[in-house]
Amino acid sequence: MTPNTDNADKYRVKSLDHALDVVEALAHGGREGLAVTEVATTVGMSKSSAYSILQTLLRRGFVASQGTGPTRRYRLGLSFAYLGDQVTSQTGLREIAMPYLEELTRVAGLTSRLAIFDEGYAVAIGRIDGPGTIRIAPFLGRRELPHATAIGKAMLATLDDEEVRAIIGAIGLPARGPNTIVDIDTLLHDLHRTAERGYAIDDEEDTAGVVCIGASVLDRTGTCVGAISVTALKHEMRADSAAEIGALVRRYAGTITTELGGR
Amino acid sequence: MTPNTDNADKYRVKSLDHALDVVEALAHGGREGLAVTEVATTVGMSKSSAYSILQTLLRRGFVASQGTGPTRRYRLGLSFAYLGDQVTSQTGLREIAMPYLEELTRVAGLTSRLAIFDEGYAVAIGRIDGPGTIRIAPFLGRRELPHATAIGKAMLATLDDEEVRAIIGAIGLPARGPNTIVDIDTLLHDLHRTAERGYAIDDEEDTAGVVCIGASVLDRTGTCVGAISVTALKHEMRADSAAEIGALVRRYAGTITTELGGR
DNA sequence: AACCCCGTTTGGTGATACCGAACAAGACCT
DNA sequence: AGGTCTTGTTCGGTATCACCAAACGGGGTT
Repeated sequence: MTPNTDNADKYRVKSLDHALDVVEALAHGGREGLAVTEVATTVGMSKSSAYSILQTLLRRGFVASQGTGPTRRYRLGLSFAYLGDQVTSQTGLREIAMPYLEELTRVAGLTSRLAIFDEGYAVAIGRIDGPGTIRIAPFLGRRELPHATAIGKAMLATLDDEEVRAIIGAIGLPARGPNTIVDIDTLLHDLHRTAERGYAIDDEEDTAGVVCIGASVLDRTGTCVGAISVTALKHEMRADSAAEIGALVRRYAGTITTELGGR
Repeated sequence: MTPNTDNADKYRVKSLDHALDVVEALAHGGREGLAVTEVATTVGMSKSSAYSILQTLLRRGFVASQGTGPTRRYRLGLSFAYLGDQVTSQTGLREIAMPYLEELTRVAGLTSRLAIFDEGYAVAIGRIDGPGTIRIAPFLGRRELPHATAIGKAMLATLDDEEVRAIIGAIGLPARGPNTIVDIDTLLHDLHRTAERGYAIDDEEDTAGVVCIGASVLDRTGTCVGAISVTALKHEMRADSAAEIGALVRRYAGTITTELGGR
């Protein structure tokens, strides 16, 4: 019996793949970390294998451990903080946009975010938390659905219909919140309105009770390189203030675009 | 001939170690990325090995590639942005401190940073860039010398002399800038003044032309959990304004400490 | 004091990570 | 345009090593 050598297994380094499983397990392990046995069971490998991987990562600073002996726990190390900072800086967009994002958060009084396009998905690479006590989805680097977020729709609105259809064809239109757009024609209509208006609105399309308003950022060639958005709780955002906030977000996106040499 | 099985090689997963070499090479590869051959030569392995590692990392989102064929280049992927955000959030300190750091940057008009202690070194986990056009050492997650930075000295000043001697014994007092303190007794004297004053001053001790002022943050048990600092160019900071800025930094550090239940 | 459960260590073996060499295809120069 | 060089990609063989199972030893709890 030839073991099913899937084509997907070509050029796959198995032990590295396992180590990445360990890393992702630790990422979800939270602040207090995971014990060796916990790591081994969650990723489905033997204790001793997990131990070797952890020791290797530990020596390189990719994981940190607290305690020793029977109470030892492992969590992700600060090397990831360094590498993550390198990645989000590498686009160059962040350095330019963040000061404006801070100003936007201060003026609007709302949490604002900066995202880029990554294979059809929206990925946040910067964020400024607002004064509100409630912190909403503060994740950087995680793929978010383009059709269900203001930041994603703002970017989609800069593309023509065919490109949008290609992206949605690959990703689909999965429902996320109460008002998620699940029909391609409705989405295209929404994107046309977004383009006219200059900003996108996510009205509980991703998360119940949360509304976002976003606008796209272009480079000197006129292509979209990212988008910014502000996030608010539904009851904080009345219908009339949506237009006000929208104009604000559109203006800051335009300023960043100008800095990049666009428009 | 038994190959020298160094004790350091115990519990070392060689292929994972090689993969980490690749990751670090890509981190220094900058925005434009590295080609397969470049990766192989910089880490000292064969082209095909590097290729397999890159493909494995690629499939998991840990590296991204642009182009294909003879012009293909690899750089770190957005998974690191996600994991780095997880790490810097995990301390819990950042969520509380960042809003105050933003306010400090706005009031002082200077870049400010938040750092924690990591095995004797100071490691920044948050940063707010000031309005100045010059961006100084914006790295997060990188180990910085405790005796040559305001943020490090602020944290050292909360320890007693014996603990400081232990840390410096392990790290040493390497010179970094024109005024780096290279003598343990001078350092201890500086730390005593820092403790009295409530803030630490780095006057071109790490980088020529750059001055920093920092203050420590304590938790409810009174132990130091981190520090904040502001950074300025030497010619921006006159002697009289140093005391003014120092009082400001000390006040914000105190506010964060209070939020944590300290003092 | 006996038990249990954890992290750590060890040894053996089957899988596999690594390398060298070959292939294909753009880029560059003449 | 043609030739050549370099690059990314593919392939096969072998010595290496990643993986597991089982044993060890020490805290904490009963």
